Order: sequence, then structure tokens, then C-alpha cells
Amino acid sequence: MRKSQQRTAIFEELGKLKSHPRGDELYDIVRQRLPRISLGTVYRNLELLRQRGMVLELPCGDFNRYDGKISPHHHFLCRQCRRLWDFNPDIAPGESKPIKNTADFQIESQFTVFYGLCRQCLAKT
Amino acid sequence: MRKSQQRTAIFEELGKLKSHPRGDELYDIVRQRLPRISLGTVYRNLELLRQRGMVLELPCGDFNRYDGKISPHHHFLCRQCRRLWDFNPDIAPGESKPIKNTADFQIESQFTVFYGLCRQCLAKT
DNA sequence: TTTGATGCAAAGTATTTGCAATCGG
DNA sequence: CCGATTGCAAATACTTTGCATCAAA
Repeated sequence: MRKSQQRTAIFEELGKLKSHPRGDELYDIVRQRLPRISLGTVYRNLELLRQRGMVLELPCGDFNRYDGKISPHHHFLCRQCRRLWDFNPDIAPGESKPIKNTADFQIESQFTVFYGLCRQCLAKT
Repeated sequence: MRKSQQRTAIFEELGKLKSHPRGDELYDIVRQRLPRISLGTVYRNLELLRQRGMVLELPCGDFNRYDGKISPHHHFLCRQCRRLWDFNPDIAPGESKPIKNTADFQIESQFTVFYGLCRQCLAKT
């Protein structure tokens, strides 16, 4: 994989974010740094970086959102506003339990999504 | 909410599935029962049923896939073929641990996604 | 010089929406 | 009858792709 300004910018800008953007959302951000970058380049590079394990697709069935943090962490999803946050409860469930393979599935990792209401949406109720 | 043939069919067909379809995928299935149903009707009803809590969006940040099962269960996601399966390991991690709220988040439930390779994709390696 | 990477634009896929017609209570 | 719901089609949103050009090694 060659170096390119574009790929570097995509990787670095994603790493700075706490949100989990789609390709087009990251495009808007990276464009502030490289105004002439194209949307296709962003999508192509995200897929490339994903294959190399340099960024994570959200490992929850949503293949179109990316996470620049490789280290394990959990997420909180607000059912009202649907924002997704990084979230590390004091007790991370499951982490202490052994991962068990079955005949059908070879498990490499596991991720927990907490689901409920964020503070703002709670206040509106 | 009034009754309609269409809504009933959408709800019932989704309930029969073990997969977690998008709107257009469910449309193909429901159409075998109601050939004249329209795609827009399927999307509109899924959103309606979701708001009433009658179906679940996949509580993992993927708002475009639906699950007809309300009772808690886990999922396995194959990183290669990207199929998503219902999955209940013998030890469901986290279930025995208390759910703890924080100042920012009111947690209503939690879901674990196991991530790795399914049997078929493993065989190809 | 060679080939991977890019910009651009067109095509493809998934979802939402406006509106007149229809159906259920 | 009245308003919720529908079918249809057009519009929107997001992603992928073909191709000529550019740039890294």
C-alpha cells in the first residue's frame, strides 16, 4: 500500500473523532483539510483501511459506519435521537467471561451495545 | 392505529424469519403473500411498528434492519460474508451482571454481538 | 517507468416522500 | 363520511464503479 496525502488525512481525521461517521460524513470533514479530495476516494480508502484492520467497521451489523479506535470499547445507542456514543461502564459486561466457540461460529471478539435514552432525550420526556 | 391487511402481513412475515432483513428484503417476502403491496408501505409500516415497540430495529446502530423477536437474544456477525445470525452461546456474557446507569445514559437494555467467522467462511480459508 | 491511487461523473442500491385513490371505523 | 392507509412514481440519500490522469517508488 503506497502512501498518499488523501489516505493519511482520512485515517488521521477519523482517529480524531468521537462519532462514527459514514463515508460521506467523513468526506465533509476531510474536505476541510484537502478541499480537492473526492468522495470516491474516501469510500475506497475506508474499505482498504478496514481490510488492513486499521479502522473498524462498527461491528454491529452496520457496515457503513467506521470507528478509528482499535482498542476495545463499548457503545451506547440512544433509541430516541439514535446517536451512538463511546461508552465504558464501570463494569464492562462479558469481558471477564470466557469466549466459547461453537461448531458453527469461530468467535474472535465480542461487543456490547447499551441501549436506552441519553441525557438530553431523557430531559425531554 | 387501524388494521390493514398490509400491516398484518408485514408483521407476521417478519415474525417468521430468523434473518434480519432490510425493508426492501422484507418487501420481496411479503409480496409473495400480497402481490400488490408497495415498497413504500413496507418501509412506512416498519417504522410505525418500531415506534410502537412491536418490532425491534437491530439495536446495534443499524437502523435499517429489523428483528421480529422481542425477547432478548444475541447475534453473531461473520466478518467475511457479513451475514448476521441469531446466536445464544451457553454463557451469555453480561446477562448476570447488573446494568448500571450513569449521569449521561439511562440504560434500558444491552445486546452483545459476537464477531468472527462462520463455518462456511472458515472452511474457505 | 510502472502501477497504485486519484478525481470526476455516471450508475447502482436503499430509502423517503407527495399525492390522489381507497379502505376501515 | 372522515381520516388513516395505500399504490405509485418521483425524489432523495448513500455507495460503488469505469476511466483517464496523476504521482509514489
